[in-house]
Amino acid sequence: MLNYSTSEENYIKAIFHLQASDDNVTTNELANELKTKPASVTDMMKKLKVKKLLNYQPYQGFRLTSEGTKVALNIIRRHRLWEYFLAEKLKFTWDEVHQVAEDLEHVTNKKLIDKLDEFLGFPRVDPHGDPIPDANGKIEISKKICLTELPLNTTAIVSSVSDQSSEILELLEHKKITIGTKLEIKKKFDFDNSMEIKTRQQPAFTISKQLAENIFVTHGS
Amino acid sequence: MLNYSTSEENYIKAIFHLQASDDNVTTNELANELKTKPASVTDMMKKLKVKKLLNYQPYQGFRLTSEGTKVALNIIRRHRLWEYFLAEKLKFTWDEVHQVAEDLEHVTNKKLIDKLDEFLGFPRVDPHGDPIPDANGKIEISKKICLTELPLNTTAIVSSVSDQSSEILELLEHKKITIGTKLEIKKKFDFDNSMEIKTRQQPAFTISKQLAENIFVTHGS
DNA sequence: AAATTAATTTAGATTTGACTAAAAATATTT
DNA sequence: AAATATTTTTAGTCAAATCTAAATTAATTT
Repeated sequence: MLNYSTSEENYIKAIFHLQASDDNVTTNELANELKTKPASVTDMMKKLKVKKLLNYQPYQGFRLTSEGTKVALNIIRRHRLWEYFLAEKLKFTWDEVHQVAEDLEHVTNKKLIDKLDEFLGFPRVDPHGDPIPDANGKIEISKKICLTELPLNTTAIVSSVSDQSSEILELLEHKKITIGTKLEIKKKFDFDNSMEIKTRQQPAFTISKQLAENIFVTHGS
Repeated sequence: MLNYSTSEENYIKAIFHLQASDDNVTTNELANELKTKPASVTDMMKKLKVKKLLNYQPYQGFRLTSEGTKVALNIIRRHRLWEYFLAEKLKFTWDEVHQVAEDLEHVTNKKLIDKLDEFLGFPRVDPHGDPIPDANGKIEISKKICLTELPLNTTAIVSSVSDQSSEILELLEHKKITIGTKLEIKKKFDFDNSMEIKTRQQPAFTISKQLAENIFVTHGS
């Protein structure tokens, strides 16, 4: 994997995100996303095409090649690992981590990132609940994550409950947790593995390890 | 504190280090240090003078102003905190940390660095034994550090022994540790706070908490 | 399908940081 | 102190990444 400039990386990352919801990314769209001008985008698209990261014909929009996608996933891996580090270790709140990670992600040192990954315990989602690509660029697409695996200060949406007994449903109803409820992990207590969570509906409250183990979530919107 | 480009920061840092051993830093010296050309140095010196970071008269060499020194200490703080993080948390060896920290140091976010400092427990020396400036730019100039405060994979030079009893001297002689001995912390055992150290003279060996508490070091050359 | 509007690209300029080659200032010899 | 050598600065280029304004292509109206 070659090295790319910070500017190139920002373009690649933006295209990756845009092409997820859009079959062909356009010049204006990308200029708007990066708060730059369409002429600057065209210049960079020519450069990335020469480097074979981009399928691009003038006036036809663009998509990343498979090589471009690999590069993008690597940038996203760095970004999300730093976000996890900032939230879990440095106690940043989930709304602060993105901005700081925007800078840290451009330090391209494979050993650094792989050792960071190991230090963090190979986390699978970042503090926004988005999945973190592994060292090979593999990403779990919107996989269900157990609440116990969710890092601190992370938001997520409840997608399923493994135990369907009336006992657990009674408890969930009382806590006002249903499928689709957006929640955030506020605290984790090592003593009994209970955790404090916050939903939109009510003030923060504690749930037990047993309950957390049965709640599965996907990343928030 | 304003923000400076990566290039400006590298010049500032290099001047800071050179002017420690040299009353006036010269163009050639700096070009050599940064592996660049004298003409490039002159260009940058003009820029840094305009920004009031540098005392510079053509042909007369240069020194940082007090503002320039403040900026330099801030860069060094970032560099050494990252070095400590890399060695202590990510288990890089002390000879690997410098190169990686060269990139990380240019992420200029005060909150990030202050929270990192806190996370690391406000370390006072980096893995090379060099002192880390605090959030106000204060630096302990080559202060004596107790061996127990020295981070993992750090080299340092024994500068004093607090207990002067014949018992401790017997032990030190047996371990071949004297004032001036260069040593490196290889492992720390939480169980009894013993540690494994390495000197040039012999293979790694273990010393007790009691002994470590009585050995003081300064940073290695 | 011609005219109008919108999107994209091209052409040319700007800034930052680096370079080479030549000129100027300072140091060192003899 | 004059001549020579060294260091430093100036002048002019260059590449990356941005911009504005003009030209071109594509899309939409009537």
